[in-house]
Amino acid sequence: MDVADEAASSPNSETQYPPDVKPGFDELCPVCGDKVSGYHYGLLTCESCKGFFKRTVQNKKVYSCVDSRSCHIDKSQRKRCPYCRFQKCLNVGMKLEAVRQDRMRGGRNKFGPMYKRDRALKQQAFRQQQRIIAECEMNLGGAVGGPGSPVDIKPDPALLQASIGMGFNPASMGTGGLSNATDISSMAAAMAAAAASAVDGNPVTTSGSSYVMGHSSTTAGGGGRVGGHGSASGGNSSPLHLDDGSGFANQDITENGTSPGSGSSSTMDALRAYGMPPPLIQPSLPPLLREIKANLLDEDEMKQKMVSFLTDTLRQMETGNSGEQLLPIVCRMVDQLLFLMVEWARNSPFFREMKVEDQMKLLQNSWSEILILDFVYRQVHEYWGTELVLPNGPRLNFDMLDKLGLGDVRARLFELIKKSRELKLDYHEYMCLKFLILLNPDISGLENRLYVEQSQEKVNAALLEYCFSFYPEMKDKFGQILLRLPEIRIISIAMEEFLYFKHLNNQVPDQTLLTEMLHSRRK
DNA sequence: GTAGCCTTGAAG
DNA sequence: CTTCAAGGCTAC
Repeated sequence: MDVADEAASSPNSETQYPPDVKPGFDELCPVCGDKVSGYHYGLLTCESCKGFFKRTVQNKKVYSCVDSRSCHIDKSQRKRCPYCRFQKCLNVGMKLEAVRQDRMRGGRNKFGPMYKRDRALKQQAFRQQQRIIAECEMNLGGAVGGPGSPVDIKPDPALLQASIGMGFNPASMGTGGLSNATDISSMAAAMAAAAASAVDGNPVTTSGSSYVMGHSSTTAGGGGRVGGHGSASGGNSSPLHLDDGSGFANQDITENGTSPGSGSSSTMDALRAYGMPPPLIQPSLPPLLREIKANLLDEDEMKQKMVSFLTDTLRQMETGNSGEQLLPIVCRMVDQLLFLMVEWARNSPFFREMKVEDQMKLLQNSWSEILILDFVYRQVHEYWGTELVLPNGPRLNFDMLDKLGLGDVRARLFELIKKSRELKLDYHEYMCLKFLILLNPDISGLENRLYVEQSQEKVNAALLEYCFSFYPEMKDKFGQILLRLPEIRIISIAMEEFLYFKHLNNQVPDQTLLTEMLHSRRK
């Protein structure tokens, strides 16, 4: 009896931690968002998904989906579609091998050490968080700092700080920023538009410097409805908006008093990468960094804008639910992402110092890899949830790769995402990877190859320093991160080939930045 | 079929 | 010994 009692309560028993801080157990189930009860079949999940996964594998269940195999899975709807639920279980990394064929009870399996490592990392992040809070409190003389409190506790390499702001720029998607794909003329126009907005001395103006020569369509606002996530940060594009671009609100974590989206330092991002809630105290950033970061588009906003854009596009295309329209929609979305990428690059350190010819070469060489990396990073952190749900339109999610006939790429992508998730790829590392991909000195015909090379080396050094100082316990993290690059390359090449083939068959909307990019490499 | 609680047993 | 992730049981 007493043994049973203890066993039953042990998953939440506190032996080393104060109440409610056992690392990991305040996380949400990656499948349905319910409360996590422990490590099950490879990762932290809730009790019900554990049971569901076990039943499915043990009984060799074969489900089918009555919809389009992309049902949204959350706590209230997880029972509706076992097919999609099981797919999600696999997608987030639950391991079939962990279900025992002999049904033997008790004991430990080969994943034990993995769980232990994961727990150790979470503990480390937790301690780091405590240190930060203590430090903040000291610097503030005990007062709790609100946004903009003058505390600088960042040990980041200087270069890394400069590159923190290099996410997406709201100007590019602010009111009127989302142009119709059909209006797009060329990459040069995009570059020129981005350059013009930078020359203003106000590269992040919210007045909507359009990429489009001539005119821009003016409404990007309404219409977008995101399934499941009602967070609706509602177009907060004020220049004074100092919220960080975390997308943390996506996770709907509001328990234990943690304010979603609070905090804005790189350390905060590192903590978040571990699933740790950010500290309540918000350290302020150096002025330059704050200026850049204040104008970033966060992932939640990005998602909403993208949904708005796609909704408008769908309306214009007058399509219904038909799956045949998937490719053009995806292409238009990719096109928009490319414009954002140009804008991002154009305002970035190193890149913005280069001549336009070199800039174009670098982008033409790296666009597809950067798209893949962006996608992987979003999937790792589920910034867009697991899918974009469009009213009356197809659901855009991981499974769409299957529908498009990209099964092999899907498998590779899934592996890459899994690996990146295991690596706990965080925001700064992701940013560094973007630059390492962009600043490729090996492209032929670069006018200032040396500068590109030196820039890339600086990013490389910053990444190395970051990994060492932030993840001392993961000795090979730097190397492991770099090892993802060849795989990104392979996937991007396959994707480009696929799109080019579709383009030759007139299945890709013409006269777009995407088609220009597709052609550029073959010139 | 689901999901919360219970029992088991190797690893540490 | 304790831990905790497996499988089992059972009310719903």
